[in-house]
Amino acid sequence: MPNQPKRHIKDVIYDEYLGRIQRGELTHEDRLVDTTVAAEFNVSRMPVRDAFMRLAHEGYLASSTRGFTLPELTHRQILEIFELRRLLEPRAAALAAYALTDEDLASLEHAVDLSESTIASGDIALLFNASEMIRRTWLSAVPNIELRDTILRYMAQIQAVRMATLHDTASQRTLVSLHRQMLTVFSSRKGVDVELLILRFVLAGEESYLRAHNTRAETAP
Amino acid sequence: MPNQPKRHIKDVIYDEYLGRIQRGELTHEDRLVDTTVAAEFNVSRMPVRDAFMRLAHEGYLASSTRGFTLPELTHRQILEIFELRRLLEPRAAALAAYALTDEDLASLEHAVDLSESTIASGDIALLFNASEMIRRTWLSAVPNIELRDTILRYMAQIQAVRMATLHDTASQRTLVSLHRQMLTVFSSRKGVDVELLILRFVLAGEESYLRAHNTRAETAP
DNA sequence: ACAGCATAAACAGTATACGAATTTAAGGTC
DNA sequence: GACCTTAAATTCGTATACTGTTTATGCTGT
Repeated sequence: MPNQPKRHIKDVIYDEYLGRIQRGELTHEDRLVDTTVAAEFNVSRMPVRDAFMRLAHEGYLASSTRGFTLPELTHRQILEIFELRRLLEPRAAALAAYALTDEDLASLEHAVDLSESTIASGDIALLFNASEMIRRTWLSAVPNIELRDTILRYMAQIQAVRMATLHDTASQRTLVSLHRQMLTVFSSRKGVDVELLILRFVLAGEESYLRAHNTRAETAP
Repeated sequence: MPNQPKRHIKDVIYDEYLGRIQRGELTHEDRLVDTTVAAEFNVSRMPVRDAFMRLAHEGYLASSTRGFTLPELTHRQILEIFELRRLLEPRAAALAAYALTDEDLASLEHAVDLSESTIASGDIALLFNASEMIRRTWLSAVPNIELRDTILRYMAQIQAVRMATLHDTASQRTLVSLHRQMLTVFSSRKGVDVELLILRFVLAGEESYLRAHNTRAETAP
């Protein structure tokens, strides 16, 4: 028997909405109200409330006086998260390099191929998905669980930022190029090389973000 | 008017028990049951439940089938957390060095004096408290909020480990000595020096822990 | 005495209900 | 028509009640 670990409703709802948030299926206009969601699932407010409060405490949602919404990231917070990423991700990726299975490398290669294909098609959504696949793949191989969970905690924020910066063609090309290089260094399993490349990866993301931020500041008064 | 932000019962209980956990007032034998605590506070189960579930999700408590207890940290988890600390705390402290006020430095000095006084008295509890004061002081000056909160998240675990390693006289002396050096480098406000010292501080803690761990493994079969 | 089963106690999850706070809407006054 | 007052609606926090599951207890038979 599979011995199902008795999934509670609140956990089902938590997973469901965490997925929706991480897949970017919610907009800043959405207001999540427990009674409404409870009606959709045909349950009472309580499990929904539990799930939403947990998501809010973990930073995936912001609690307001009128339902839960996506959190507004300030410029400052985004820069702070980039600093955290610079500190954690290079080392995490280096650790992952030694632990990646051939299967992982294969799915990494597939995702990188997808990423490169978007140069021709210009399919930003696909590039976004490929980027997430790559990230998920190496993150899942990080052997230090505490480190991995810490990185996962600000994953939602990262996606929001990346989505906003990928409209820039130069950023897209840089991202695709870095994806290809990541496959190379991960395959070589040289921790030092991986560490350096991931640092450059995070820095490139930061530059992209700053460029988009400044452009926006100039365009809109 | 001070415009009190309307403290909810669940937040009061959360703060109360977070404090008790962080001050080490709970043992592994304590089993926290919502109905019991609810009776003490003369409230219903719900706010207590909210508070405990939050503490559990944040890693301060472990939820079992029979009440909440302090989490058992495995050897592996402790090593993983030391790795996180090596990555985050040196940089965080360097940032704090530039932001420390004279007031902060004064209370740092006071705590370091306390720490040194325990060499003569052998008062381990006081050394523990002084250590926490020092840590709290510089952490509160870290300007990167996300970084600071990430570090705070595993603070409870750190305390449990330190408490267990401080019985070793050599470790106590090392700790006190490092405290004095920390005051010096923080006062100099040289980020690079602070970064290096805090790295050595974390490494010393790790060595202390490993020594205690191995000794215990030898003594008890 | 002890294995095995039945029963009760303890506890978490969920449901329902009520009250308080705050926003939105409506109505009235100048 | 702008502004203040008041009413209604919305939503959260808390209380109480119920249910199911897990652990402890006690009983029975051999």
